[in-house]
Amino acid sequence: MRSLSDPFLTLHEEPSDAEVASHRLMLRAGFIHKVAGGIYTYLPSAVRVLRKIEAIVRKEMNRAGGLEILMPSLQPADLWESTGRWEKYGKELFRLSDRHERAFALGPTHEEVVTSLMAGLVGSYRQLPVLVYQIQTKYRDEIRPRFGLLRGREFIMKDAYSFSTSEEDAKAIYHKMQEAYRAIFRKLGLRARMVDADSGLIGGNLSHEFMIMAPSGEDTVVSCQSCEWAANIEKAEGMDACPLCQGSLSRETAIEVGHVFYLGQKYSLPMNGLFSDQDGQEKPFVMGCYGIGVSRLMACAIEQSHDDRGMIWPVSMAPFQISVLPLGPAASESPFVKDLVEALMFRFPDEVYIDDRDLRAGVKFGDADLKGFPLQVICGEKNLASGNVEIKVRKTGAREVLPVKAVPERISAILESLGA
RNA sequence: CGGGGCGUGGCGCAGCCCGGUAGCGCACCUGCUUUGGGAGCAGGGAGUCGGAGGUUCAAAUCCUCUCGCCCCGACCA
Repeated sequence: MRSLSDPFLTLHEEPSDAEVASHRLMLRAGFIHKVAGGIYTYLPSAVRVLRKIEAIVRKEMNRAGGLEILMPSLQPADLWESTGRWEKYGKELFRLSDRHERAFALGPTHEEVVTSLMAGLVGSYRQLPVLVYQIQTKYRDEIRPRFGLLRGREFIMKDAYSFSTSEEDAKAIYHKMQEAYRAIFRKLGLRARMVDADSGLIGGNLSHEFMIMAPSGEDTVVSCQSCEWAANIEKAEGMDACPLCQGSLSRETAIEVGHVFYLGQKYSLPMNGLFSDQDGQEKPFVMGCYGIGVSRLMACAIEQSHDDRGMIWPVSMAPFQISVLPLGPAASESPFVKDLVEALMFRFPDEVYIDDRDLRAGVKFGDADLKGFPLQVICGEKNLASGNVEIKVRKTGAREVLPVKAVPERISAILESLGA
């Protein structure tokens, strides 16, 4: 991608209403644009990050046996009435009506829709278990949207739902999802922690949250100093020692990015989600549901990885892995640079960003650091005169000068060492 | 929903108390000079002062209503 066709400018001044790093940096770097409170347009760089996160999530869901579907955001009220949540969900549910005054909700989650789907499609134990998932925009009329993408009223979520014939089978899937989540966060290059959690409005009696430790987090994790046990503060309320080993407890703020629930028959029972078992008996599905906040994850990555110059993307979700900075008018026209760019685009397809704007070096450096792509290939006129360019690693600040021809191979090695 | 604050060119703000022809920085456009860490000079374009009503010879400024946004408390990926 050439920056000449990139109309999304970076800002030199701090946005006045951004409280946390991810929000501030995304505004400054031209990742998002606010449309209304808690509602944003994702600009090209942000979309690229989202697509990368989604690709990793998809891969792990598919590996775990998940089948991707896509359910509607617009959901009829009677589905919600069938589980009592039309009343219980409260003001957080966006409600609207069609031209015939029929009531609808904008989906904040999809237990009702998916249970009704499976109730209609599945009749026999032979069809089970099933795991379906989707990646989709969700709507919640948050009491107080804030912190940019960390708490929006419209956000992107991966939600998965499992249907099993027994509690044992359902819990096996639940544990498989826990493992899939660990793999997802590891591949994204994020440090996440799994903690015991409350089930809240979704229901069920077994639930774990995946937390990204961050000072800007709105959640608090209580963890044992001596063993691995940790829980959401709501779950740990009243405890003064670790329930496993009696060790002492400490608290840290965190951001919730994933949540797995064992639902049991909470939805299948009221919604008649039944299958026939081996004996010909009709039984309700035993369910689980599993969410990951995709757009929130993008913000978390920044919360967890930035410095005073800007974002520092993990290779796995960087909008581009490589930015090329030709400095000065002669560099942009240099045959060395043209050949280099061609070679890089061949070797790293769709991962090369070229800042060929007619701007001073300092501006390009500043923007490159702000946007935080992992590697910068700096093409200055003096180095070019001797057939060299410089590679800078955003994360460490390490720089090296090397011959143009050696660049692709070297970049490959550095990306590898950065965990690509 | 309660408490606090703010709406003035794209962004950040001043002006409001004490009414009198809308200003600054950044960004943008043109030209010349510059060119490895956010350049200099000169010129230029751009604002229904959130909206409606009122007071007044005159309203960004005073009054009333309204909408939006942000921050602090009760929910969640």
